[in-house]
Formats: sequence, C-alpha cells, structure tokens
Amino acid sequence: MARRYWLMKSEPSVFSFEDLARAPRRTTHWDGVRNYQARNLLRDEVRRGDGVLFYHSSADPTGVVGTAVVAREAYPDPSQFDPASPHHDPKSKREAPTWLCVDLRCDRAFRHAVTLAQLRAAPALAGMGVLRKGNRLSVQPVTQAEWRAVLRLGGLEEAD
DNA sequence: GCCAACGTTGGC
DNA sequence: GCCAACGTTGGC
Repeated sequence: MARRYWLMKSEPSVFSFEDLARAPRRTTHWDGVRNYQARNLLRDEVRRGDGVLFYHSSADPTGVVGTAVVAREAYPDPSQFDPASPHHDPKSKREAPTWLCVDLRCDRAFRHAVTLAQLRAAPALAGMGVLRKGNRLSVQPVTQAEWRAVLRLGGLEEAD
C-alpha cells in the first residue's frame, strides 16, 4: 500500500521540530495524545513509513516547519502511567492502555516555514483540516496533493 | 489575555 | 439520553 500523509501538531515550547532534529537518531516518541479520535487514527491508520507534516501550534508564527517519518507504529504511550507527567491518566490500566503514541523520525526541515497564513492563501490547500475553524485534532490526514503543495511552499522542490 | 470551538463529565 | 458546566485547544 502506498504510504499516507499526516499533519501532526506540537507546541514548540513543549516539543519543537528542532528538538526532534536533535534527538538521538533524530527519532523520538510523539506522545501526549489524549483525544479518542486522534488515538483511533494512530491505532488504525498511521503506518510506519508514512509522511508527516510537522506543525507548530501556539507559536509565532504557527505553521508547518518540516517533515518527519513514522518510525514506529502505535504502542502504549508511557506517559499515561507516569504520575509525574502532565499527561498522566490514573484511569488507564497497564493491561489495557487507553492512549497510544508513535515514534517520529525527523526527515527534512523546510527552507522556510510555511505559516498558517500561507496555507490559507494557497488554493490547493483549501480543504486542509488544519485550516478549518475550531479544528483541534492533533493528527490529521493530508492528501498527497496537499502534501506536495505544502512541501513546495516550504522550498522542498524535489520532494516525493 | 481573550474567546470561540470542541470534548468530556456528571446530574438528572 | 439530554444538556449544562467545565476544561482544553489554539488562533489572534
């Protein structure tokens, strides 16, 4: 099956694309998802090798800053069992974990970040979930056409 | 800091 | 099952 494409959000003050680039083997777990719809996407749809647009939310400016690759498919998010974590979920049981995470490997930084305003201005991206008002999903599907258009805006002309 | 949008919780 | 209250997200 052809690989699929996703947009994943992170607040850079918590975890940024630069943090991902500096991680050992440029890979780390993308955790803290506490929304059932997003969890179900991670569980049912996100596959190793899928492409990820890494989006900085609550940033200045907000926007897509680079690409990552899904390095490991969904597995129990360790932070749900960690009382010291802000994502701790005391109701989740180890034998039946509620929350999942995936591993992301940093792929390519954009030559220039693609801001939310630029995404909105691109006709090819009119249907993107991240542009919808009130949208809060931290994992969202992206079409191949959208993927290509965003990479082009980011200055990655030769991208897949 | 404000506030709209949305998800979750809990009383009934 | 309804729905008000509350908490969170996230752009501005």
